[in-house]
Amino acid sequence: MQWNGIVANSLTYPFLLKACHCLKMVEMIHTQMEKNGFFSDIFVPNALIDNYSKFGALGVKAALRLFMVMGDRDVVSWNSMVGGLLRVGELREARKLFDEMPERNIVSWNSILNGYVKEGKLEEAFELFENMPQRNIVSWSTMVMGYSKACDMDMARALFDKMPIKTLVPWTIIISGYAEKGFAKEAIALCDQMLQDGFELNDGAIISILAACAESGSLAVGVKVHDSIERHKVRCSIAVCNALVNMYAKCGSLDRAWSVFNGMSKRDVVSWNVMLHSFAVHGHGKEALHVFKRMKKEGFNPDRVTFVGVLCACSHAGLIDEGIQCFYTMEKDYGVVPGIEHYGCMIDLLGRGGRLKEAFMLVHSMPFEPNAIIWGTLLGACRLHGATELAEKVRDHHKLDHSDPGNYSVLASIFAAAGDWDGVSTVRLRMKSIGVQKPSGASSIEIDNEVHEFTVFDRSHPNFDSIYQMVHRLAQDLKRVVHPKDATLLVEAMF
DNA sequence: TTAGGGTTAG
Repeated sequence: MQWNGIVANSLTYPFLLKACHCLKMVEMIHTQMEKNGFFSDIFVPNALIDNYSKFGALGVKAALRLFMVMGDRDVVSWNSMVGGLLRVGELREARKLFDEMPERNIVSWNSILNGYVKEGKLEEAFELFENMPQRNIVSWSTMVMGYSKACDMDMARALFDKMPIKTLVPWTIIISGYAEKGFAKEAIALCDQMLQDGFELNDGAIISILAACAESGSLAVGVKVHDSIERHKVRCSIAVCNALVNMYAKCGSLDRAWSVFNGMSKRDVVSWNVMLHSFAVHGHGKEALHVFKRMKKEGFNPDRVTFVGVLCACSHAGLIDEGIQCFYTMEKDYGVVPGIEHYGCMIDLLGRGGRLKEAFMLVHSMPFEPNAIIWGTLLGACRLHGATELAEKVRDHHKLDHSDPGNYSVLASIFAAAGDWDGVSTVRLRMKSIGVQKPSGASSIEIDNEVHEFTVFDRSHPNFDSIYQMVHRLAQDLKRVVHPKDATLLVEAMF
């Protein structure tokens, strides 16, 4: 392999491999390496295993083939192979290989530990963690992460507090964990403590915490992080600004999102996509389309995500014809081939607009197998327009995801809205008989840095009585100001 | 070779 007269050697190959962006390139370099006999250095095949594994199941298969024929293997070869299997979710195969390893180092243990944690198998992970011959900061962080993702913040915190040494990463994990679950007070207190201990937020930490805030709507934590950035007069990277815009928009503060966006000296396509989508989901279709125009004017090429935003904007603003026009010209004008996500937007657009037959036809004519999201979108549109017959057609379709309880409850609500109580009980019985349970939907609101969550039949809130008195009063007021039929629907939706 | 990271259709 030669480039500008410079011949690659065993030292340059790992770098070349790292730069590969597809399986074919790795294969090409592999062939060259074999021709040139560079396999005498063990780090060459090790780098190959590692880089093959980046490319999905096929890549891992290729890595495994190479691993099997390798004469010499060191602990890194084994670790890379175990890591590759874990990357494609082959936990059992990875464990088998781990058990066969002639020697293991801390990386081997941490990799397999992470494998269990990623699969949510925390009991097995904890057992492994307790029996490890040695633990380091990565092992501890992995466990904190595992419990945090499993919403067991007490266990996550107990382990975090026990950690012999802490770095910025575990601090970020625990703060993000609290923020993601809406425990703003804990997240803020830990943020303060971390800064007091002399840790400074870096890009990674900021983005993680802001993403968690966006997830739960923890505006207070997001503002805290933003303040801390401004106090330290750190110049925000584009990624951090994008995360800020996203956080503010997801927390309902569109004006602050807009102000951060406008204050950015440099933007990338993600910045535009975030802003566009934020306007779209808040129902500001016209503003979203204006952002789209501006991004083109400033020389940015719209990508597939951009068009999800544009179509979503048209859908939420009732701009049906604009949406259709955009959908049918996006490939010709911008070279973006409509993917299933764009068809999803179109079905939503047509469905919300009451053009259910067209939506249905599109589902049948699109070049993709409809997935649960597509059917769900169609069902939602049927509910909106009380189209029971069409909804039944959707339900009978074999591709409807019967393991997704959400689809059943949408179907039940369609029947309920149409006054078909037999239909409702049939669906409910079916759910019971096949054992699907609908996870209860929750609403949350942040007051004084605390997120309060409410679910159906949940009476655990300390101010339950006064809250529901207020809800009843609102229901009465609604009945006075809107059409009785709409009021009944709204009040039903409230309970 | 191991732990955290921005946008994506209901």
